[in-house]
Amino acid sequence: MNERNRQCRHRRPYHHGDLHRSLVDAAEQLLEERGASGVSLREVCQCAGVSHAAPYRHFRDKAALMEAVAQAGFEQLGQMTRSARERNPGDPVGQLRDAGVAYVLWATDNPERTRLMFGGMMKSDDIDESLHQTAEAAYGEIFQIIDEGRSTGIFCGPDTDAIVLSCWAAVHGLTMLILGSGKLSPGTKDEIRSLAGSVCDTILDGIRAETPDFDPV
Amino acid sequence: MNERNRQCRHRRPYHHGDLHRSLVDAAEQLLEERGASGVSLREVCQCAGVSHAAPYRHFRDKAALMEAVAQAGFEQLGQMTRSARERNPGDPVGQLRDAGVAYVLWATDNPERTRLMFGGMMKSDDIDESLHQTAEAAYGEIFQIIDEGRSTGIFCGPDTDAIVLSCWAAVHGLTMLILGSGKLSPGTKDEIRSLAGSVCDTILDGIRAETPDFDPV
DNA sequence: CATGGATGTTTACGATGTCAACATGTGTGC
DNA sequence: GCACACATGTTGACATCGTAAACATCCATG
Repeated sequence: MNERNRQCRHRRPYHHGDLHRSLVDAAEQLLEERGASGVSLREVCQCAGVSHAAPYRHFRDKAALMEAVAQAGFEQLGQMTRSARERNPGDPVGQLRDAGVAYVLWATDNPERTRLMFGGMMKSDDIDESLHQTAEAAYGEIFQIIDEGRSTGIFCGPDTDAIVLSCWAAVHGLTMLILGSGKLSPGTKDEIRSLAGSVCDTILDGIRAETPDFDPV
Repeated sequence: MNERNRQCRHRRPYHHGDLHRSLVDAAEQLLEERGASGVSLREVCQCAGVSHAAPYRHFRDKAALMEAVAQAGFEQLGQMTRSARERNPGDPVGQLRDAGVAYVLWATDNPERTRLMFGGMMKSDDIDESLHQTAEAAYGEIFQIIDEGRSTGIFCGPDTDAIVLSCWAAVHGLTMLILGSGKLSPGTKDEIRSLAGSVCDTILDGIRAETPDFDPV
């Protein structure tokens, strides 16, 4: 009909290729650039090079798109914990400390995504089931660390779940406090690493079986 | 001109009385009912009985209104900590545990407000200075508790700030995890109280000076 | 090569946040 | 006591947003 859409001729797949992925990527990028309230579906479309109603072939909602972004975040976060375990085989204390620090570092590297994941701008009603599963998988990783430590007598305490909760809560709480305070601790990576380590150590002091004269480095 | 606005004749203060307050109240209520993404300025206006542009005489932005709501939340939260101190004079351990539990209870009672306060749907740039001050005041409360405990030898550790951070992080993290999991722990007040207590105890185990054979109840 | 289903586009609509122009009631200086 | 200036609230308008329906395009399958 007209030639305005000729574009570069080469590289212009019939429909788009993989919009689903492109949309999630674009949304992720816009999210980190402008914050959650600055993400408009229409601009995401523009970034992905499609028209403003295209997403509705792939996502029920704008919320569903953001949910997908959040889920990708949970997967990355879970992966960090898994890596920490592999880096410290047979050493629950090391695993836990390493995982905690990695958690905080990832979150402060991706502040807006973290806020999206936990800040709960998603009404809990419309959270996809798979998101819950992904989140619980992350919990499971920590559970296994603690469980291993308890079975070898390194950690003490009556209830594994209670310990897991304390650990996760401390690390997650530190994260949220760092993010929440805006620039209060703009911190270099090293500062954050040291803060996170210190919080982890405090927790570890609380759950480690009494082994006097053992000082953690 | 017409009589449609006659209303009840009595009780219809010239302008409105105290819109600022009414708007914050209405926003608070809508926030808890519908979640952050369900709050529209126009509906807040409707609840407060004014027209849709009235808020701009009192708030720069919709964001500024929400900021005011958040600030009110921080003040309430700080008050809870202060009360906990007064309830347990001379007993830092009790103060800390009490404050922690109160924190979690308040937050789970006001989930959406808590998410607003920490979830960061407010770009950190436009956060009012007084909000920061209020938040730091809350931090100061905990700092004083720890400091008192350290000076009387009840708590140990090299750095008060590090301890404060661990405590706050753990409690705050537990809170966010409870809120985040949606209905995962819908928990009665008692369940939440017990969870919070358990996390607080773990932390206290970590920071309390070694006093073997003392078991906390 | 025709057909159907998946994917992307256009057009349209109501709701929203914000602004400018206007209206109204209140307190203050004479 | 009264007019005026200011604070506060209202009306109307606008751009933008999320969403839906109708339409167009392109791939795969017979």
